[in-house]
Amino acid sequence: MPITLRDVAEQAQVSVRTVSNVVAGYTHVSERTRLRVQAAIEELDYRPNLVARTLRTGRTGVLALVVPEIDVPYFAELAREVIDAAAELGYRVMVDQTGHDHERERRLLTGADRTMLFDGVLFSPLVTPGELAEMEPSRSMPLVLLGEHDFDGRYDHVAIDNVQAAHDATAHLIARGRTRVAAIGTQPDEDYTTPRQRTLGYERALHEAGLTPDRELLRPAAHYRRADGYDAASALLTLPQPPDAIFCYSDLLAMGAMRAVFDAGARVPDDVAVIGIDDIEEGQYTHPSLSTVSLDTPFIARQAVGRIAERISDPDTPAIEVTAPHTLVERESTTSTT
Amino acid sequence: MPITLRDVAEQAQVSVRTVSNVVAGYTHVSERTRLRVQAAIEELDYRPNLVARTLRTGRTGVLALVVPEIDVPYFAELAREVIDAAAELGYRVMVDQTGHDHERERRLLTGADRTMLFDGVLFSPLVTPGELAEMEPSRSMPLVLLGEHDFDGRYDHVAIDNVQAAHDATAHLIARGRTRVAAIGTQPDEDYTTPRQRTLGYERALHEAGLTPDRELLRPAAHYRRADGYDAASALLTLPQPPDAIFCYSDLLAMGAMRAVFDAGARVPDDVAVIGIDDIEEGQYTHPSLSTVSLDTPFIARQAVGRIAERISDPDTPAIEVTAPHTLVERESTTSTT
DNA sequence: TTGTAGGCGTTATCAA
DNA sequence: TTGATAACGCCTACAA
Repeated sequence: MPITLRDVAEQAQVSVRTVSNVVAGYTHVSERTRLRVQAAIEELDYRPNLVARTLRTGRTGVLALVVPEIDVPYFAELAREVIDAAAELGYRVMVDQTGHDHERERRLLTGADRTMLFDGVLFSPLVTPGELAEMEPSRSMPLVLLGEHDFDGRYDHVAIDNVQAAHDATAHLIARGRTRVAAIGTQPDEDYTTPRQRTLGYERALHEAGLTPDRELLRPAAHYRRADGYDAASALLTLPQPPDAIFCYSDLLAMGAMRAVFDAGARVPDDVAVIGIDDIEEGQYTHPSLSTVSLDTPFIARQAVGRIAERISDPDTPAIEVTAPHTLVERESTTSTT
Repeated sequence: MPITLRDVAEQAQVSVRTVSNVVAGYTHVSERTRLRVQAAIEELDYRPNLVARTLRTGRTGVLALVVPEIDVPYFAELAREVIDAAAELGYRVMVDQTGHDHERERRLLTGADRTMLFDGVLFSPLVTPGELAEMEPSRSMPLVLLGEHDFDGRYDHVAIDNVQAAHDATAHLIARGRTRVAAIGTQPDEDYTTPRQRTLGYERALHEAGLTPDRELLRPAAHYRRADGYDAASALLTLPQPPDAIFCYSDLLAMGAMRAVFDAGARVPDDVAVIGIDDIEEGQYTHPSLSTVSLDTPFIARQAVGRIAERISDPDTPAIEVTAPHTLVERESTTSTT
């Protein structure tokens, strides 16, 4: 039996309308009644029922953050920033995992779950956009894409320049004197724009340096987890002509790759240099520490949340594309020192 | 203008009551009308409004998972399992970060935010329970504690045996021939039960081995992050008599400690053995890989979610205490091999 | 088996 | 400035 507006109204000898006004802080209420209402609220320990408010106003104050796996450090760090940024704007965040389940991703996007539970969706697909391209951007559910950058302007997105980032990472390896540069993280499915863009940047850097891409050195990774990097790197190291450097499409892949190098009896960076993308905290503490392309995750989160808030208040605002900055961070995994 | 029950009823030429019955799947509905209703639902693409349903039934189908920081790998892995376990029971999960903000933790617990947004709370405090002890377990908000184990039976909790786990880790170091065993992770505030219990287990293992605890070797860690482990271990290594082993109260602390050992020009495990608690995935890939006490996180998550579901359906069910199993996992950081 | 009506707790409209 | 009252969309007695 929770306390309702009516209870407070009765206690304060006013109408519900007046209490509602006091709670909202909005309209003009005489100081005298206001104080009386406040007292009643305190005394009864009244808390507004958000669900009822939502039913009435159509707004829940909740955003959904959809990621493939929350325990992938990059997504966890992103979630942290998103939750904080959302809190500043008065939103709470619901985290959904799609777990590489395309059907689930699609359902979340088409709004099969859009049952008025949240006001907007921040979607960080590892993948999928192919499906998105065919979807009608439903005005009823504000959506901002994170990390994808290959659309036709019908959706908001916030992402880095993937081609440039991959280029920078590869060029860094080449500048350190490496000539057989491998890459881990391609996807068989051409729909996945992020890996495709990164491969593009990788190949562009090779060309600029006059190096010939070797098909053998381009490796897929089913997911972007440590085990995938481990497996791919292990395979690379058994080649007749193994690579002297590996560019991984995520830091987590790089963690697996580094371990694979050790297990093969080689050294990082002396025998094989390794670089990743994301700049997760883990990379500062590994031995050797991991060179990487750093994404400005707080910036991305703040932009995305700000964007969705704007779209919520004005659904017809035109879609925009925000490019987040990235910087190359050189650490031990690409710097021969010892 | 979303589709409502009434729209469907009109389209199918039946009453809302009948449509509701079909949606719920419950009551007896003639096959003929049922099909007609189904068709109408499909055609109009009707989705029940969860908010309205909630207002009526008092249930949201949402659980809150409260953790200090979602980007601490252990909490991220826990969140993953909780989200999955909750989904199996038809619940969605809202992740809240307290960020070491005691006031915020307290507000969440006292239910200042208990505005009917979720049906229950899974609370994994890094800390606090002191406050909890004084609180009235509010029957209005089902609560399950994760990782804490020191209460008087008024709350459900799911946790490992912290004393035993710490004892096992310490005993393992001693069994490997170490005699100056340090510990990182104590808290100045005695209210924090988990660190206190772990210190207890640590000291017990020392005593059993006939070793005298050295106050110098017992180090606090403000939070349980890599940087804290790094700082504490660095300080330990400058002692006149540095330790030959370090037991860290979390794997993340251990990651920082290992890095500190390297930066001090020493080796793990040859000069200093390191062991943690949690068994996060990261520890399998570091170099050297990290020995640890493995928690059965999927078990913990499933127990917790099951428990909260039970308490939601019967608020008066007596509080129980679930002890999750733990196992020692020996890896390279405590095994001299090379 | 199905229809009608009332209420969950808010906010918003319309008077007063 | 404040009061009464109608929605918001759903579920569920109570009837039929």
